Amino acid sequence: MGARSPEARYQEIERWLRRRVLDATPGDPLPSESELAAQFRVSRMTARQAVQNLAAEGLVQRRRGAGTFVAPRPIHRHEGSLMSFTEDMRRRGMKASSRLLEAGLRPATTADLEALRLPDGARVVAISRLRLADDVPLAIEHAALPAECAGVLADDLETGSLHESLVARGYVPALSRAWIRARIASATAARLLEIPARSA
Amino acid sequence: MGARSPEARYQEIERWLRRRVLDATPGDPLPSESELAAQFRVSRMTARQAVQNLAAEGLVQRRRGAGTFVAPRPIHRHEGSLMSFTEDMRRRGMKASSRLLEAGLRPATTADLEALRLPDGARVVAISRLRLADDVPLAIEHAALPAECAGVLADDLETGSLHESLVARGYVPALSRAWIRARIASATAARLLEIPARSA
DNA sequence: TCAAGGTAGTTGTCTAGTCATTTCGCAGGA
DNA sequence: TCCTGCGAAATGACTAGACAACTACCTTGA
Repeated sequence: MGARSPEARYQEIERWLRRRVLDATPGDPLPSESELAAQFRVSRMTARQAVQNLAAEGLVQRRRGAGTFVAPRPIHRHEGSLMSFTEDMRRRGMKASSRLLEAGLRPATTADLEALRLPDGARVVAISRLRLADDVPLAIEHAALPAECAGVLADDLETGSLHESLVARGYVPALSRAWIRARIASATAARLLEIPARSA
Repeated sequence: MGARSPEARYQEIERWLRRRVLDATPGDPLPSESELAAQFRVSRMTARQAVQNLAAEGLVQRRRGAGTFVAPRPIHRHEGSLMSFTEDMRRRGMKASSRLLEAGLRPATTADLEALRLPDGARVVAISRLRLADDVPLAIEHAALPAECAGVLADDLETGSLHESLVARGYVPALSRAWIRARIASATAARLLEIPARSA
């Protein structure tokens, strides 16, 4: 069977495991591939793919002959650390994605000029992306970068990372040189509200 | 067949592909899974594993229906598709930090209203932070959230994560998804998803 | 000339197994 | 008590298929 549904079976298992990992403590055993296969009514190879993906991420540890276990110190490193939307969602067992809304050049606003220390009349690369968690729009990101960074437009911002694009193109100084200033305006939208608590 | 030899078949194919990638230029096509399977006399699933491993490393790019190609930047390999600013900086041995510039309420712009699907006249929580790498300003982030999220202002955004603050306050619960879906479904004009189409 | 449609090729997902290798608990004996 | 060997269970590797979804290309028709 192909990918007839928006989510593949192994991805479903993956998400289920992710949630389990979150509620577990490092070292805890996870269901074996066979158990997962039986539980989700799939073949072992399909269940295996889910576990392997998590292992590749470092969330779980696989020990041949023994089993699969929650990886030691799953995370937790905030010292002034800002987790990315994607990372955050992923750890919550949700599928994070982003959709490119707009990308192009526009004149810089006065705020842009000041923040980026650009000369009057400069233009900026404007990029807008919609962030989704489990295909539900959760946030909108607007980014404005100096026109010198226009090269990032050629990259695949649908699925890739803006930071990565910048770094790959050498716009982030390896040494403290400030010739790169990116102004990234990020409008994070969180759909809150306390609707009736309904169990997931 | 099990791993009777020190090297598995898929690892052999992986090495062969690695060499090819090194001698190729970004964008070059690589043999298809079927070709690899025939060449190495293995099943397609085995050849596939080799290619997938390289794709996970970022060495090659896979495009459904098209083929597998040498990744744009063989030098710079990532494992995660989306790296956070902090993570990216840390890999470069730089210290990532952020400084709170501004936080308060302001009227939502029309863009905010549309993106977040807020009623006219709504206000948003605006948060501006400066991101630094080794104390060198690299980016400015402006976040706009619905006014209901105002509680996050009380948190220490200087050192903490915005996402974490939101989550801690229950603003990004899985529970809200149903509500969001309903809201989207009712908005028939929510066709902004098709608008963007921009190719590399 | 240009657009629509078909088609071959490629990746994505999945099945239902097999065999190899490793780990670990447990029974049984010294 | 110790420890040795056996076997169950788990992961690792692999097969030989299948269908689905997508892309690039080419043909056909207006």
